[in-house]
Amino acid sequence: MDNLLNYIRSLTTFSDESWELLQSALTNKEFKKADFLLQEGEICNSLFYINKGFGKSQYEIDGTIKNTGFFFENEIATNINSFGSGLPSEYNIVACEPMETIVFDKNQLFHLAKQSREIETLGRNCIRLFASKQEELSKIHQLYNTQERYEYIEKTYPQFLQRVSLSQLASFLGVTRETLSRIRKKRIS
Amino acid sequence: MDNLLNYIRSLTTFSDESWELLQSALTNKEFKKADFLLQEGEICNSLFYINKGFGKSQYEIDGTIKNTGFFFENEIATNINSFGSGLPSEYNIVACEPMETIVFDKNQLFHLAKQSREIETLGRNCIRLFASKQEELSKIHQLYNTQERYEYIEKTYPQFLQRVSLSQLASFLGVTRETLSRIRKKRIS
DNA sequence: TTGATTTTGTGACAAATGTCTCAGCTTATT
DNA sequence: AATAAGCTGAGACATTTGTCACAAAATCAA
Repeated sequence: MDNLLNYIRSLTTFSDESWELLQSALTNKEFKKADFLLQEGEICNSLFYINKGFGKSQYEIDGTIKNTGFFFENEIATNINSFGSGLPSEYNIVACEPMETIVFDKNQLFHLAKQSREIETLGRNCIRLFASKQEELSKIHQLYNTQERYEYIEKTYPQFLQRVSLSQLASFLGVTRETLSRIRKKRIS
Repeated sequence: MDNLLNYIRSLTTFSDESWELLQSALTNKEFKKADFLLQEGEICNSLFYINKGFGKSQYEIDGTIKNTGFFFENEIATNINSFGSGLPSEYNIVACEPMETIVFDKNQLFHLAKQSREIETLGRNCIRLFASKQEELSKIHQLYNTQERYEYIEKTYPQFLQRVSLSQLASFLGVTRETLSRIRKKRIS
């Protein structure tokens, strides 16, 4: 749990009392590789703080899977749209490795937010982090070509290259695996 | 101001008292075409509710301008990253037409949020809307090719095609204006 | 209106990417 | 170890997109 408390305190001031209070909204949950944290069609009622392992969000369109995001240790995975609006999720969140997570229950969290301003502020900051991340993602697509996108990821999120397979990364970058393979080849020589 | 109140109440429950309280954070501001609502390097301390006209966000890289978003009537324009983090903006927000806006002052807003839970909730919902919009933007780049992106915009945001020029739209879609021109030609025949 | 500026459409060609295919290499499972 | 399954690298070819050039159309300012 210490990781989570550090994470929270990197976002906002958070008293020991708030931390105590927050416990009632938290449960530990483990996932095996390829397990679903969230399935398409479900309503997202959780935030998943990741203690170990990593996962990805993926759309399934006409049988083919497209990865739209990866979530690593010390980050929160969720479908912010579904979580906020109560509408069904359009995509899956899947464990790429065995994962250990701490689950925030939405109803409990909203209940606590009414009692504790620090918890409400925490929620707002989590959402803002998500908004920033999404903005960054759309930015790299609008501003950069494929090679520049790859270099941006290489520089900004080196763990992507270490932990994510070529095929998965290609899907994330919005190109075929062959194209990504060519880019790598070009950069070696 | 009625437009704004309706907008707010479409997001969250908002009492007349909260509305009264909110007034102290609001000012009217007009922009001429090509005026900056926010300039690169500035810290964003405002939310701009748009009563009339529309604007765009644009990065300037090596002298060329790339549009990353458009903001129309009854929406809020801001740099959510800079607004939330206090870091300088990496891009401009520019008026594409003469604009009439209602400006939320950040400091006043934060001050009021401490007094009124409804105002704090409003802020959280605004951020969530932004996160959703950004998620949608990155989604259409990762899932769709150029023609599909164009068709998605055509279907989902028809006012884009009516009000935004081809060159601006091409930049937004992440292709050259020639490519967008070809797609339009293909679709007519 | 006139003239200047910007925007758009188009063609030719080059470059990038997608599609299809196959072979070699890991990894997982038994 | 043996097998199966998935992942990667590579080539050939088709398609898409970018780049450059120029003309037509639309917009703007005097």
